[in-house]
Amino acid sequence: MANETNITNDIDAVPSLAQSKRQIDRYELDIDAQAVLVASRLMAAGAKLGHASEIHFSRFGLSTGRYRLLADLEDHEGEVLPSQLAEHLGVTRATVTGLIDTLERDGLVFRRSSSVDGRQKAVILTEQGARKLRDMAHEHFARLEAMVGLLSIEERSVFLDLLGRVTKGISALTDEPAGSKGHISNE
Amino acid sequence: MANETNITNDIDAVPSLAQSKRQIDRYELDIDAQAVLVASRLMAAGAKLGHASEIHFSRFGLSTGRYRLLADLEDHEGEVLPSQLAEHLGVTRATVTGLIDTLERDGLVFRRSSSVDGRQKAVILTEQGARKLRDMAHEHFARLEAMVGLLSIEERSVFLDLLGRVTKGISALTDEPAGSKGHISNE
DNA sequence: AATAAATAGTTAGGCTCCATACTAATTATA
DNA sequence: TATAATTAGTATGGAGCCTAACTATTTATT
Repeated sequence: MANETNITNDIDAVPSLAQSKRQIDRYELDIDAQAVLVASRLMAAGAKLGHASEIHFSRFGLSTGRYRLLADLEDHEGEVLPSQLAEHLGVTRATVTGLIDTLERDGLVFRRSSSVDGRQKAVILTEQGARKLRDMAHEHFARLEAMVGLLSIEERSVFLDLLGRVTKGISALTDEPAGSKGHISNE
Repeated sequence: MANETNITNDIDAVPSLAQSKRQIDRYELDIDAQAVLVASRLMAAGAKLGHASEIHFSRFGLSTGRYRLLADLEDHEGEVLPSQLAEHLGVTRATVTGLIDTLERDGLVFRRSSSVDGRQKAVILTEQGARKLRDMAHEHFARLEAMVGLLSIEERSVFLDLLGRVTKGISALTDEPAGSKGHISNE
């Protein structure tokens, strides 16, 4: 083990409040350091979770995207159009094509041309694909539950509410060049 | 605009509570559907934020990783070793090498061999790199602040606390084949 | 001193996802 | 009907990050 890098740092280490403060003070900005900290921490958490998720699903020979596609199929009687999958998963159709390619190669889904619309190709969950979901269900959901195990039921509700609002705010990063002040244009 | 895909779905649409419930009920698992929902929503939020972040930084000719590297340099007198950068940013040394390559090509940083240790190559922030940070500071931090603008000061504190605990729980996804319960082994 | 082990940084190749541009099929318009 | 515009799915090339393996240098061991 000569080649080991400790990536999984403690959350406290990632972006500290002191660091956020220094950045803001340096330019004498009228910005709430805690707001910046929340944004930074969420980014760090998102990256960490994304990575952990890939490790988790790779145990079952899947990736995050491929699992989500299978789960969406299962939730829709095992048959969905690629464009619908793209919408459900929140990814592009091009990405869906790639996911299906791999899943089809592994025998978990297959494509079937539509008889009503020659452009469409329905994606079908195979028996093997359904079995894969069945086999991994227990461990998968147990791990998800354990992930939020440090939160009480009430705290989970609060977290869900706050996360939802922050998620709405993400558009502040991508909106057009921002008028002037950081005032939110919700009423 | 014949080729437009609406990726930025509303958060409510991504994984619904009903969908989580159906998944759990299908296999009659003893799992809290809300816990699964929290985990799923956080994953979705993380992915969305990561994407938005890249769009945000691309306005300044940077990526998320390259910005974070520059900011870390600025926070350490403009000179840090690559291995330290990797640790601060929570990425591998290989990734840092790639980030530096691009930043050096753009004239925002440069490498300088160490005199005390021939293996080390310090990364130095150039004047141009410092100017880049200065020029983007106002808009960057204003957008970050706006992102959490839907939360009150108190709510931000709560969110930070809850997010921190969930982040700790992420290891539940990557830990060894799960002993039994999701008890965390911190003291 | 000579050899082995560890460390710093890099390279090579992989994965996930995206934006863009393309082909084939359908629908609207004239 | 003939043409144009739209739609479904796909190919291509890129960005970001990873793991694993490699080179050069330093430190530890003998």
